[in-house]
This record gives sequence, C-alpha cells and structure tokens, in this order.
Amino acid sequence: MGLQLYNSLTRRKEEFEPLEKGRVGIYVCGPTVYGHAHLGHAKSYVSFDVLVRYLRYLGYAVTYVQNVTDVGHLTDDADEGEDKIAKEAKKEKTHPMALAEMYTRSFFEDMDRLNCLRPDISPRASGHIIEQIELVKTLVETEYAYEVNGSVYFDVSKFEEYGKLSGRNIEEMQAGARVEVSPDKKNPADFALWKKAEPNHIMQWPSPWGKGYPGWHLECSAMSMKYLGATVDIHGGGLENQFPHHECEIAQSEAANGVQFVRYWMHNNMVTVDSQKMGKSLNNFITLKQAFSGAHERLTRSYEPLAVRQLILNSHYRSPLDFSDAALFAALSGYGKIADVVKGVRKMAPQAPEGDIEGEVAEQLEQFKGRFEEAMNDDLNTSVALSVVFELVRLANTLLEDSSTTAATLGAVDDLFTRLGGDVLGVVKDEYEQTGRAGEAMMDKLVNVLIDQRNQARKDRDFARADSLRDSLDEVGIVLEDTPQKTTWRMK
RNA sequence: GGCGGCGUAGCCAAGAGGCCCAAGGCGACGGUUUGCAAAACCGUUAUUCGCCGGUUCGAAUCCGGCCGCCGCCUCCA
Repeated sequence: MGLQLYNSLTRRKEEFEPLEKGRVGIYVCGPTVYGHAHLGHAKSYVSFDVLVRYLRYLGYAVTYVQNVTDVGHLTDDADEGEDKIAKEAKKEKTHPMALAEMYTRSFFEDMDRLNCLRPDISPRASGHIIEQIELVKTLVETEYAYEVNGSVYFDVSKFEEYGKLSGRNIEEMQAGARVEVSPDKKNPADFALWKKAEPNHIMQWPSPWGKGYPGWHLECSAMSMKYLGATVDIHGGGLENQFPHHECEIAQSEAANGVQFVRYWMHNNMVTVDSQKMGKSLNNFITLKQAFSGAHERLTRSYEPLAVRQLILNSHYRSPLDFSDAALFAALSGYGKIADVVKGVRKMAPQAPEGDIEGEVAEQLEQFKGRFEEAMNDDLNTSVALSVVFELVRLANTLLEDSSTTAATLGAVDDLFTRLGGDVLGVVKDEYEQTGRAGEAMMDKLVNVLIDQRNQARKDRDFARADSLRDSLDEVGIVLEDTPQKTTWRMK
C-alpha cells in the first residue's frame, strides 16, 4: 500500500496520487511576519517539512511553495480592522516593510535551525499585488464579487459550495456571528478581496477600484495559481485556518478557474500550553528563540533546536501538542541518545574490521526500513517512525560494543540512520560539529590535559585525586565517559 | 447556540474490532559492565485504556449515556 493521507475535505484517509505522475505541488500557508516565530509555527512547518521530505524520499519531484504574508492580514474583518503588520510597525516605529523584512529573516533563521528545508518558492504577498488585482478583476467580471465604496467583496451566496471544507453553512454562521457586520456587505459571510485604503495608510496600491490593499485570503489563491497552477495537489496549513481562510481560498479560486482548487487539504493541530491554545493574540506563546536560549519563565534550560523538532515528531501532526518543559526535556534526552550513537557509528566505521555486512543485521535493517515506511505511509505516523529509529539505536549500540562488527555493517547502519532519521525525519544531522571552531579545539585540548592527569591518577590507583578531577569538570558541566580504550568527554 | 476533536502508565505518546495481559521515548528501580561513576546493554515499571451501560464468540478500539478538557464559528501555524 502506498502513501495514505488524511484529506480534510473528505474527512478520511485517501491513497495519495498526484495530478501529474511523479510530480507534486504543495502550497503551505506561511507566517504573517509581525513577530518572531513560536512553537506553533514550529509544529506546522516541521510537520509539512516532513511531508515534503518523505515525498522526495519516495521519489517524487516536489515543488514546495510557502508564502510570506507581509500585507493585508487584518486584525479582524470588520471595517476598523487594522493591518497586523502596519499596526506592529507603528508600535515599533518602523516602516511596515522593514518590520516584515526583519521578521521574515528571523523566521527563516529559526526554520533553518529546526532543520526545515527551505521552500522552493517563498512568495511575498506584497510582491504579487498585480496577480491579486487580476484575480479580483476576474471575480468582479464574472459577478462573483461586487464593489462598494472602493472595496471589493466576494459574494458568498453565488458560490454554492461555500462551507464544503469546514462543514458549515451560511445560515448557521449568521446565527453565531460575533463580529459587527460591515454595512457594505450584502451578506454577513461575504469577505473582502480588496480594501480601500485611507490616505494615511502606508501600504497601498492603485487598482481599478482606487487606492487600496488586498484582503488576506486573496494572496494564497493568487500565488498558488501562479506557481502551481489552477489545481494544486496538496494545500497545508494550521487547523485554525480551515475556516474562514481556506474556505475563502476555495471559493475565490474555484469561482475564478472553474476547476478544483486543492485535491488534498491537510491541517495540522495546535500547540497548547497548559491546555490553553497558544496564540499570538493570547500572549501565552513561547518563541523559538526563547526555546533555543531558555529565556522564558516556563523553561528550565536552553534547548537544542532539534530537540524541539524531535518533540514535535514524537506525536502525530493531527494531534494537539500540549507543551511542557518536562516533555521538551524528555525529547532532548531522546534526541541526544540518537545523536550519540550516530556519532559513535561514524567514528568507529573507518577503524572497524573489514568484511561483509552481517546477514542477520542486513535483514534487521531491511525490516526496520519496511516498518518505518509503513508508519509514514499511514498518514505520516512520525511517532511510530521514530520508535523504529529508536530500535535502530539499540541495535547500533549493541553492534558498537562488539569489536568484531565490520565496517560494512556499521556503514549500512549509518546509511539507514542518514536516510530515515536524517533525510526523512530531519533529526539526524549529516555532520555533528565536534571541534569546528577555534574555541572548541582549545577547549578539547584543555579538557584532555585534565583527562590525562586523571588517567595517570587512576593508573596510580589514586582514586581520590581521579574523582576530584572528574568532579571539578562536572561542576563546569563536563561529563567524562571511560571506555577500555580511552576517556571521552561531553557537555551535560 | 452550531460544528469538530480529545481523555491510554509518574510524564510525553502510538494503537482504532481478535497479532494488545497495549509500541516507542523520558523518568524510576534492579542487574551486567566499571576502582567508583558515566554511557551502553538486559530486566521490571498500565491484566488495562475517563466513568457507566450495550452490541459482539471477542472492544482501548463500535453504539448510547454521563463526567472532564480543548478547538473552530473573529485575527492566529
């Protein structure tokens, strides 16, 4: 059985088949860059990163598009709604584009540290105003949209399938509407495609309806069509965007093109903190920079970025992740265990005895690979996939303790770690920096001076002195590990 | 009010009718190893899956009720 993905549109797992054999187009809703990325962003983008990586592992040629929203995302849909970027820029006393640029860089920096592959295309909403205006023009011409006072709204009543993704209908929503409805709208559910800009609004462009700026939902449709065509294989995003954002995308795209917009809709679940949704507007979020540095009251220490990745992959993308320092700490330990054994395998392989790969080991590796793929094929069950990696860890550690293990065997183990743990899950690095920088080389030398002294003391059976040296190193966070051959050290 | 989801060991988390007296990780405990540690390996750590009923030869998994929690319906990954 091939890859099965849960399609939010049909509410069940479906065999994945791209429109064009061997090629996959993916569009994922990117961040609105008005603040540093937080754990919620991490869950979303790590999840879709693994999807992209796995599709490539399966041999698909993937085009991965993830937008950057730098204009048009309003604080709410009412008339007083402010542009989020413009609002934050005013607060930080900077130009909206400067603010967007700064947080865009910050975002990529954090994603790089999480080992998320860069999207093939990262289109900015502000760079696609023309395409967005064209799309609005089409919708006005076909009477799916109407202009009022310099703003253009999508007429939801004209699009019969509105609500098919989120399973709601217009009548129900009217009953539950909490937002004050703009008097310009024909129907409360209508949404803005183009908004008229007040003279003091910095971000504005000329259009057939006067000066204004695009509505938030519009950019994803315009850019998805531009780079991936009228129909895209997969569109991903956070569960909270299912309605209204994705529903609106479907309406405007399918109204304009007359063909299905997205074949597989994928939504990742949310990150909660103390069972409360973590969100920018709730101000209870932990940014990735805080997680990496430990600068947050809920964190007891700084965390290796890939420990965050490991924590995310430990659960399913469609399950909520309730964040805690304890859970992240556990993920860090597990991540470290994998890293340690991979380092060990790579170090030992060149000096291991020559010879063929052991048949029994080869068989086991093949079996791990099969179970890993089976788990990933089941709607990306990374939790089970990771458990297979941990079984590989145990096997590798056992092989390392056996001095007769051949170089070929260790090579095959390394290869599987690299492919499954590295290429697909992204928690195994291609290279682990040991003594790259000058400071680290110096450090290594200094620690080794002390290690030599301690080993001399041990040889002299002066264990008091040996232990005292070890304790001193322990105080500065350096742990020693003795093996029959030599003593190694690592940071706690 | 409408729509949707969740509740599995001390913690995180898979499993969705029999392979389950329930994977994997963290932690804890015991053992092997070690001068002692650390690391690693081996073993133990849920006869039971929120509670109560039902369907079934058989249920953590299906159905009903109850309790608790969460999300969406307004911006959020």
